[in-house]
Amino acid sequence: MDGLTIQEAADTTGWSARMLRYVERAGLVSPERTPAGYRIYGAAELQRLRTLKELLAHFDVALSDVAFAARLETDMDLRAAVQTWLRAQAVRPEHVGPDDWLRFEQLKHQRLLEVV
Amino acid sequence: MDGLTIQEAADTTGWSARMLRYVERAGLVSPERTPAGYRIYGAAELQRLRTLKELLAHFDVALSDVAFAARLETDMDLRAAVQTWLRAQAVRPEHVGPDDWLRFEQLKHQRLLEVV
DNA sequence: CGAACCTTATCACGCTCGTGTCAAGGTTCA
DNA sequence: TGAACCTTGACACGAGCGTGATAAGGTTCG
Repeated sequence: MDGLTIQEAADTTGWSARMLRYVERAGLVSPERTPAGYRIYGAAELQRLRTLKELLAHFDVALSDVAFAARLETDMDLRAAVQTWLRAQAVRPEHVGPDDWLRFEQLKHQRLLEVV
Repeated sequence: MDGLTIQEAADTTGWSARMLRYVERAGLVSPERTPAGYRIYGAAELQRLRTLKELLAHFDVALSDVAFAARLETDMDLRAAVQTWLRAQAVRPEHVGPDDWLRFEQLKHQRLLEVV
């Protein structure tokens, strides 16, 4: 078989075996399994684990943040809603008319198409 | 003065006064202050609070998630890094060459330009 | 002035995150 | 066969989240 066991993967990536299971449960890196249920980490998974580690350390980000970003990536409705909310905030209040927010729904669906 | 005090804002938005201070500390809705330091919520803030409440409830999202999305919106470097990581995952492993991830840096800066 | 508000700071509480460790049991392989 | 791995599940624990309550003190306004 071509792949590392969880402990070997832990050793070469700097995560602990415990954390590899945790990362998997968070839905971020899910290795294949042998028929017996053993995790086998291939080159792709190992690389993802290393870059994930960099990402978290370099930007001081939480696993749940990355998981949420993944959700944003797939749930277009959520993505549009969040972005619309944020954009409305970014605008300076002075320039915002009292009914500008009424465009929420239009903006949302417009952005849903343009952003993908 | 044209604006509601924190308790009035709480009453009309469904948040508690306590939570309005908390939301502010999370950097999501920051009302102006009177010279004496009293928070004054204008129409814009009230609407943001209502839509934020909808957002959290409807999508079962945490305040910290929205805060992270805001960070993604402004920190382009973080945004590019996260998106690159996610994209690499989205690709089916079978089609991924062992050195595809080496394009990380190029992808990152390319996306940095294209995504804004 | 005094009631009714506002401010920040603090204690509390249950829940989740990130992490380790340990237990009970299955798998691999020399 | 037996040592060395793997699995899931659990207890633990400090830190932070979401939320309320309460205290000590300043502000507003009839």
